[in-house]
Amino acid sequence: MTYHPKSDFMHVMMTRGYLADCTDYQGLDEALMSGVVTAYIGYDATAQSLHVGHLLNIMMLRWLQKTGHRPITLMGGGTTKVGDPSFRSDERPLLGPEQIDANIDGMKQVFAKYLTYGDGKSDALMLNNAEWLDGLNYLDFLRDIGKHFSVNRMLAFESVKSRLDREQSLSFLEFNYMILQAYDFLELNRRYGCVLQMGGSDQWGNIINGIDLTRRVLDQEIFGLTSPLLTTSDGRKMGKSQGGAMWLNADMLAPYEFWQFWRNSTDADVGRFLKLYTEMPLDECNRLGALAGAEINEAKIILANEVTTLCHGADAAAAAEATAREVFEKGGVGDDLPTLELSSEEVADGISIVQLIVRAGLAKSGKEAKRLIAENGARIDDAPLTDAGLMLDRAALSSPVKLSAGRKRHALVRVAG
RNA sequence: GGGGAGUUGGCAGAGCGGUCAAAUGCGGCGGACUGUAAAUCCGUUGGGGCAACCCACCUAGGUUCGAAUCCUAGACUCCCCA
Repeated sequence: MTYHPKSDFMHVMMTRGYLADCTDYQGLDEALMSGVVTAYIGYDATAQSLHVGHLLNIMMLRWLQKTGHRPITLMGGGTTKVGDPSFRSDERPLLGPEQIDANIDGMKQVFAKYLTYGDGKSDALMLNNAEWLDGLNYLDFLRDIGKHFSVNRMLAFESVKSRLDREQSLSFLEFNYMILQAYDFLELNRRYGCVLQMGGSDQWGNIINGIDLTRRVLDQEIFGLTSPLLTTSDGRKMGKSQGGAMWLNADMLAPYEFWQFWRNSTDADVGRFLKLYTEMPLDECNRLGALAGAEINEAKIILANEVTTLCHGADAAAAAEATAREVFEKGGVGDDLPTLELSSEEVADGISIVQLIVRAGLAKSGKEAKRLIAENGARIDDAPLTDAGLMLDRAALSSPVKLSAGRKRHALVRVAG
């Protein structure tokens, strides 16, 4: 299937590695050639922030806009009340409406950095499917929409089938998710002329359902396009690292740590990540990704700078780089390191080093902090820490102190005032 | 409504009266080697506390010198039948 696309958007998707599958390459390509195409990606409001795993799709929307088309970011205010069962082994806990709204607010902040919203032809739209899902009347919905779905067929979708095969129960509530998502696509087509849904390849089944439904109800031919589910080249899921999710909101993950995440990419991923997560020219991505040995470290820094600039701005990227150079190349201290601020009352009676390590985020529990010390992994101002019972008083903290866990993780502790 | 199975550490999954904080694997963390890489090797890995020590195998009681393991009640999950 070596289709040669004529449209800019398809060309970018194919050459930069965003494309896993498409329902109709030629049809979509032609639609993109003949005018402004409106496309959407849906986001479930299951967390307070988007994370690196979402970034791929956000970049797709950004390219869509750059190539002259109109992106829609659809918040799943309604569908999140149901929960997407696709390829999940267990049911997610149901979220309450307040939580969902709060999550949507958190997620919206990020989109504005990548997309231009407004009323122009290719300005992005921010929508929430609660708008049409919340008010649905059950019987009407069953008669108008439900009649188009075959349970036999729904059961055959891989996303559902795998769950049933493993004898894991699937509640009726979750089973309805794909119908609601299909309905979203139909509504978006009706209201905004949206003709393309994009998503990760785990969304293939859901997307197909929307296309079928729209064909049956409106007799409209629309398209679906999926991106590969990314794993790092050592086989881990994208976006999980050091145990925690790589959030895109600055208040949940400091830009410095975001920068570090990219800086620590595996060699084999660098070229691919440059293509997917930055807008650098392809040749340059290939050249940088092909650097061998220690040289590729410079490419990793470029990658970190580019991605951080998009997400947090050029200043944040520069600050992160400066701190990283200071800390790793000179063994010093940078302003951008994660910092724990203590009030003077807190240190009045002294504070244990174990507490400091935990509160600075270098260990998850006191036990872990002690273990770190016992394993000679902890340092204070670069001096090895040997005494887990060490107490620090106000004098010891009169100037900021650098704590380190292992070679890579550092934090500052200072007393306010 | 009836019958059965289950609930163990971040996850998977052993254990079925003492030697169990609990095998093993994954994941995590630290170290060596390097390039803030990968692979490999070594170590470590429930929680609270400065400590002594305390809490811990769904919850609440109980039996025992002694319980993750036995009994009773409850909560939740799954399967089969109606």
